[in-house]
Amino acid sequence: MGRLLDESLVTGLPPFHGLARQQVRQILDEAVSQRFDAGNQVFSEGNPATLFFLLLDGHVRVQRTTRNGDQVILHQIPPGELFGIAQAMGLDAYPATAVVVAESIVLAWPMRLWEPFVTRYDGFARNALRTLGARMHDKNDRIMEMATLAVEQRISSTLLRLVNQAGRKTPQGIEIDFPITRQDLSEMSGTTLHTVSRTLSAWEKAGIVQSERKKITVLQPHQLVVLSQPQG
DNA sequence: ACATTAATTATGT
DNA sequence: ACATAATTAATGT
Repeated sequence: MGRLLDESLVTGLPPFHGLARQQVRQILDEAVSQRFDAGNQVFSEGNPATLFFLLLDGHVRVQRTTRNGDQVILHQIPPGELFGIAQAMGLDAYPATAVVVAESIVLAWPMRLWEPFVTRYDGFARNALRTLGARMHDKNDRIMEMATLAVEQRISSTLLRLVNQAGRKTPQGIEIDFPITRQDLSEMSGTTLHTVSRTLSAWEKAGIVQSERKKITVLQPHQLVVLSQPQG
């Protein structure tokens, strides 16, 4: 929980595009930075939304629990994005739980500052709207996929999204740079861990991916693109 | 075409 | 050793 945040940490990030240095300074002065280890929660479903957040580094996933106890992963937050912005959606409690999947650095602001920020800094408001819009678009895509695509296509689409959001190049291919289980993948693609396991095994034999426990490397992204296409 | 159940094996603290 | 992950086959809708 440190202070003294440098503006350079943040000026390149979407929520701060087009803001004057002075404004960035003012916003940062209100922020508290926090470090989370993997497995910890930033906030949890139903709790009063007292803070909103910006992910500086790491990976956070937003998930919700169904009444039978199943988890559904709603969203993966890449570095540089705002999250937990309940106020922007007219909520006073967090609608979901944010779990840190890889060690993360997070900036936090009191939620009471949301309105002032949005009214004072038009750039901030525009950028916040943009992220919400992009998120909605992504959701629409996923609903379409769930409704129309077969499982193998959904899994490949999900994996491709992860590659784009959290891919790290290695000598062999592109690795998802946070720990991810078959269970996680199944929760993101609306299927079971067994199907994911079988599918990944098949892809591994075909040389498309390579995986160890909690680790997936995509060797041939193009093949995944083909598989994500209907009748591929 | 996919889920569920269950049994088996591997892997990490 | 113990818990968590992953594989695999069999059975069910």
